[in-house]
Amino acid sequence: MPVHNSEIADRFDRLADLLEIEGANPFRVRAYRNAARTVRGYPRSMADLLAEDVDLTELPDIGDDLAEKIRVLVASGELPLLDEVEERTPPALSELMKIQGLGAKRVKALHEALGIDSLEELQEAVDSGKVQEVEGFGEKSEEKIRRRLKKFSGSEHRTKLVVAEQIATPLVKYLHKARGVKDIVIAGSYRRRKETVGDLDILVTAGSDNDVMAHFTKYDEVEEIASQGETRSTVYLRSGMQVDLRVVPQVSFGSAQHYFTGSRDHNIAVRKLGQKMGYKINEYGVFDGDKRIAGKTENSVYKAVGLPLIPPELRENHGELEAARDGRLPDLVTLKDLRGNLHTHTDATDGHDNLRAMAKAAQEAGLQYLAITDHSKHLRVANGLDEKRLRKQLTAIDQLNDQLSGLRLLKSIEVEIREDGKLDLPDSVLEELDFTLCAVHHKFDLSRKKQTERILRAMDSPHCHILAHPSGRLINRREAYDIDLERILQAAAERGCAVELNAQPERLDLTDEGCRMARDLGVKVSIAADAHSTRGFDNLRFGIDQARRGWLETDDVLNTRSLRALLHFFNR
DNA sequence: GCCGTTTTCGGCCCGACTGTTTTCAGTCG
Repeated sequence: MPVHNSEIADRFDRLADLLEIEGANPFRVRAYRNAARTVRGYPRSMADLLAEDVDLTELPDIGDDLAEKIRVLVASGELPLLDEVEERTPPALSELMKIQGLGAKRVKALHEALGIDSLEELQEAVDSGKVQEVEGFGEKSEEKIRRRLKKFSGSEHRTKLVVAEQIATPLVKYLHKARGVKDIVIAGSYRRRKETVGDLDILVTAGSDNDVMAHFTKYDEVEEIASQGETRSTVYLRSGMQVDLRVVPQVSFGSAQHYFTGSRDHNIAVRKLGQKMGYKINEYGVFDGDKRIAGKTENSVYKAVGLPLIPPELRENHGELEAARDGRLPDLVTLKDLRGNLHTHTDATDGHDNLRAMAKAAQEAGLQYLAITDHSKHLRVANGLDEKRLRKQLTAIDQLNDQLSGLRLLKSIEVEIREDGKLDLPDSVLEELDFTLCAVHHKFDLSRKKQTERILRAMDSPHCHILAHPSGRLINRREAYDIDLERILQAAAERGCAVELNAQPERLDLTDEGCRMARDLGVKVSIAADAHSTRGFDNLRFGIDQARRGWLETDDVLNTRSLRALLHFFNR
């Protein structure tokens, strides 16, 4: 079993927690946390890097010591220092630190005063009112811990972007009604258009005579006010979403946007650039000594450090600063660049609307071509098409195409990739299509080797033009099946096969990193709505968000092509 | 424990808010 990056990162985080509780050098503790962040966010697995003899000390925040610890971890699954520390300090104390309001010092205090070593023991201590008797705690602390314990699930929950939008939109509308409000922007990972967000960071500019904070905390959906100050408040909504609201003067709007949009790593890198030039950069502006030299707009912040504006989607410190410096920032694809959609279902299988309705909706969405890709016969739950029913649909498409102007329907199918890698319909019928979309919908639990080979075999077919939702994951619901994506993308590049970025907000499959890998390998990406109803074309904007996070430009995206160029691509 | 146009030692972000204090430690982002 290969050790995943997330496991390495989790162990470093646990080690950091326990060392912090033990009162270790805070910078040493931070070093483990920084390393955990680097490893967790790294696009390639440490195991793969080691197999290729990559020097891990070239990664940020990884030095000789941690490189060696990673090497041992990957080779043996062991982190001896963690075992050693866990001998002295109860491992579950690191769990307690996940409860908001409890840090290392207070966990240690509870451990020493009451012998609390686990969540259960903490619960008992709260129930019997012992916590408030510990020095440094009081009634309010105990009550807060009680509330947090009730909601504590153990693991961090991240909300899908589409759901975050549904929560944020009415809140922003409500905030606009506060007195003195000028600008409102939702910053954080929401603005970077990450597929999931941990909380909402809302930034407001307002005049000095404003009632934004009071207005905010009176919002109907607020369940609990965690903190409330003049410039910053935090609440929990009924939905469970944490919302941080910050108010800054208009003169700081740009620097505050930059600061609160992040990512953290990106900000640190920008601040370092500023430092080298003798500036201090914080949420209030860019300062040369006491003098503010920039900060009203984000553009001015970047300009102060000699860079062009970097789009929020790229701000992960994954090379965007170097690209900006060298004038290599990608010209990111936008929604209006899309000319068609290459993944659509109708009521012939598991879609809700008929062919004609889907065509009309595509026209209304401004598309010039629309591929009909119902399921194939193997997918019985979706009433998949056999040859006979598919041929009937092809006839219907021909007839409708004769009546349509401004939109061309393309004949296709989302054909099942069987366990042995063969396609679920014979070549004789696939030949009649404009192109074929291939997908895995069953046997998700094959080994990495078998799953990868299964897909590679499917791609050997001359009829495999696009690989749909390459990993099969459903965000927060189903893990990706285990594949060697790099190998698959390399094979796609060799065969002139495209891959899909499925734009359903619960799939977003490829990931941002997958998009970037595809781009680097020269594989074209189809940003596809996978529309199951006339409303499904709205998915495309989430696909665009993800594609932009993956550095994709217009030319990297298959369905930005004219119909003619697209058909040429399929006739490779 | 990491890092370096301040390079092998000495820094390492810091401002906002809470709660328990009586001037501030702890936590968070």
